[in-house]
Amino acid sequence: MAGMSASTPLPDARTRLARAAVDAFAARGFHGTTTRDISTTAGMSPAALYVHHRSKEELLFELAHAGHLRVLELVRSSVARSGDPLTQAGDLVEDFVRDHAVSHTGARVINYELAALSEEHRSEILAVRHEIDLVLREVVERGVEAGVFSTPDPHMTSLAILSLGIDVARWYRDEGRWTPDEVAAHYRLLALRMLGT
Amino acid sequence: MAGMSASTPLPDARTRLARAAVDAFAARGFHGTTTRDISTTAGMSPAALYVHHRSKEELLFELAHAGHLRVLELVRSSVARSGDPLTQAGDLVEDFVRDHAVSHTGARVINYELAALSEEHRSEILAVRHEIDLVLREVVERGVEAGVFSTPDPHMTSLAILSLGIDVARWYRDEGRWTPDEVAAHYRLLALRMLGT
DNA sequence: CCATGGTAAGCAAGCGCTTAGTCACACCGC
DNA sequence: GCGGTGTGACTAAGCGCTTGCTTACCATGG
Repeated sequence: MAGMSASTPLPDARTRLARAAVDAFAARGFHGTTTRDISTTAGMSPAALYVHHRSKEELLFELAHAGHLRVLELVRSSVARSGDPLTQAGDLVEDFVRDHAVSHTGARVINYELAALSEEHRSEILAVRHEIDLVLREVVERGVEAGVFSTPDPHMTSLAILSLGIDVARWYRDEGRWTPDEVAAHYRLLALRMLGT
Repeated sequence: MAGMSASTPLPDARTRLARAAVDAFAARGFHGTTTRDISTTAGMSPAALYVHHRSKEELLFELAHAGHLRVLELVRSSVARSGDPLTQAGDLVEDFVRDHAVSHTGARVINYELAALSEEHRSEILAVRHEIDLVLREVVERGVEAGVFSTPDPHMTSLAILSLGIDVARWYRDEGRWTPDEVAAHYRLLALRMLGT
């Protein structure tokens, strides 16, 4: 039970910086956020950011990289729960969409702020993103071969399905009309219809 | 024929500023773009921007407002070409998606840079956007009533269809795998499937 | 002769990041 | 147990530069 206490303890400095950075980047964008914004929201002096990160850009990269790896693990675990493509695709969409609704703040950062990264950092992120794409695409292609899905272009259809999920991060609001579970369930239906089931 | 010449004439200053601003805002975001970026790309001194626009923020607003009104007219003309909901929805999606692929640079600005606007300007844009939403939603609802569409939540489904089209602006690239017409045609099919046809 | 559209120069504020130093604390030989 | 010492987290101060925008001025066509 080390590190635990009754009420929520103050998170350590790195975590506070990361949380402040995600919120600020999501609300005002990378270039609209100052290092002073981040550090003072985290309860520290401006220089403290540089104790933990080499630069503002590298802080964004670390957030985006960790976020993408988390999503990759999420979708891999979604398809690992079943053997048939219909359940796999449905579960993947449901998990992916729910996550983008619940974590819409973080998802905005990792999807809409990539242009601020250096060439090398951006391509490292895009490599992870390509892996995510492949997970769904292989499920769709196996479903088409098995005759449970029917689509004239499996590649574009799987891209569109993930695209649909990503855009949830743009429009979803916590105080909005639907819960994450409601959006996820409806999007599962929409995706399976797109796949011709 | 006033103002025309054989080869492309140098556009007037306002147009050059607008074009430079769209390209810069799309590539680096509002806060990542400097007024010097815009004005020197347009072939003018930094101060020239303020001859034509009151501020950088107002320049963004004018671009976003004009862009949204253009899309509103586009979707209204799409549904005006037919009487039956199936053709109306299909035409709307096809036109909307083609436009977001062709004009992906402008579409990125008007969809992803709204957070940089003032409260008043942003809400003025959101009002136009609401009108765009309503055009599709009414087509979908009429289709459901007529029995040609079947969806448990017409509201969320029409939102998802527009969302799908907007996200095209994020991932579409000119040198990519598909032409705007190919994406538009495939997305028409996907949208109609989402509507249960 | 003046409205229109442009420029050169620059101001005040804010930017990312660095430097030099403080402080709490783990670890050490004794 | 104890002073000495090294180490990592953090801050106060500020540097050099860039930012959005203004001011004062100039050219030119109607």
